[in-house]
Amino acid sequence: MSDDAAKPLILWFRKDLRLDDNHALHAACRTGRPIIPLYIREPSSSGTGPLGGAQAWWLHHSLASLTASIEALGGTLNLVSGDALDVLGAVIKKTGADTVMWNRRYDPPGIAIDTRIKRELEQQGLDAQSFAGQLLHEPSRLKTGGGTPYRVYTPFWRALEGAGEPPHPVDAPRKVEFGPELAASETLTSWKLLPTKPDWAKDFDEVWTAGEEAARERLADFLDESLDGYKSDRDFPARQSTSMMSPYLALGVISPARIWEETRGLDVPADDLVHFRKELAWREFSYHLLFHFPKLPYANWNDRFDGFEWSNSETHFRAWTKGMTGYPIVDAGMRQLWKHGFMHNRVRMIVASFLIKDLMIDWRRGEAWFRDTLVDADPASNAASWQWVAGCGADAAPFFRIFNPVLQGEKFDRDGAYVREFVPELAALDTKYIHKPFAAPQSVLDKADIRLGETYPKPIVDHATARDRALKAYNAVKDAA
DNA sequence: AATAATTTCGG
DNA sequence: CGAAATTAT
Repeated sequence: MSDDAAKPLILWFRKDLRLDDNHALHAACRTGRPIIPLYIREPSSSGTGPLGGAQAWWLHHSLASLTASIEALGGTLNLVSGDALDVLGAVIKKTGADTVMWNRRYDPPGIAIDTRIKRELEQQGLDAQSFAGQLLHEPSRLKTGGGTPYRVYTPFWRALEGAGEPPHPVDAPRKVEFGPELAASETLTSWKLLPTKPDWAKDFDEVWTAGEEAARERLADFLDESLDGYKSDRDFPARQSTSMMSPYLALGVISPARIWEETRGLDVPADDLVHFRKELAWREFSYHLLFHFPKLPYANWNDRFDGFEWSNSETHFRAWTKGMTGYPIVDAGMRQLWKHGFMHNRVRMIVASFLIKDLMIDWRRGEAWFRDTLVDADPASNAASWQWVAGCGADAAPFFRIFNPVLQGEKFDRDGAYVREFVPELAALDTKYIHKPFAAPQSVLDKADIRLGETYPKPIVDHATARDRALKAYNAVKDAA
């Protein structure tokens, strides 16, 4: 027996901050060799992009939770910042490790980094092993009959259904043999991931608890209380009826295969179950698109939109970000985002439609704002969804599908509970006018102590006028080659 | 995962 | 004549 058997291996954590259903960890344990858990803080210049402010907060707490889980098993999560290849090289040199294991990531810059690392390590005679698990299926696996990537969601969903059940998750190991802590390990606080404006994220923890245990509890509560009726209830932002899994999925604190597994065999209407699974499939579709069209985060998927004349009104953009547009459902959504690092899905569509169609501001500015302020910021879902609303994406809503913020409010926030929660200056307004204070008689406004233009803004654009303007601008590009 | 305008339906 | 269905954007 050679002493190779005792050589440690590096388990490189990335967007898989979990012990459950972690195929790299599972494989590492099976080798019987000491494991060195490592998280590398890669510089944004490496191409992985700047870490959004809200997600930095979430990453801090998720890493703290993973550290605690690993410590409970007798190990340490080593934290090292720097270029990933340099860090891995240094750790290998220091520890004598000859193997690196990780779970694959699917954002194009991440893929490029990993491909290079794998090649370099193998050239040095080292072993680099990557595993699946961030998605239900590898993005290259599902193909149309013609062998091309899917461009339309429904056939993609059918293919996903027809691809057989996703792999069963593997449980977290009960025992792990760890290698020694690295001398180079840094402290989490030294990374300064928490926002420097302490008042910004102060309310995030009203809604978000980091870590695997919290994710599993939240999932269990959702499946127990909200899956029955999910298909219709999910559209009402004042109801607690969506799964809230996206922040956990974004950093891999829970795996999609685990979520899928937990939905098996439940006694709920098939419609509700399928609809929830279809939301997981939208995430898969987004990654499928990003994988096959790496420019998704910044280039119009449909390049006919390259000639679209966007507005560059900074005043309008700022009013949108602050939730001061004068349309209550839009403002409530933008303020929920600022307060909790999250926004209900229905409202995301409404505010995105408002930015793109009513303000005619480039979807990329909205995408960037969401990337910075969403705890669940995800390169695939965020980019694909903005392009979807803009009408320039794959299987997108046609551009002329323009949300009316008043009607959307009245339809999905009938009693105004959502608006009243996040736009407190309108809380006392008569329900009849809660989504259109600008149409309320003076006496009604007086009664609610609202002075339009002072305590709450007048609409920054007239929706009907803005709608016509957007349709005209669209007509100018729609017949272009 | 839409809305507004227009036409048809039912009384 | 208002509601529901259809159609254009």
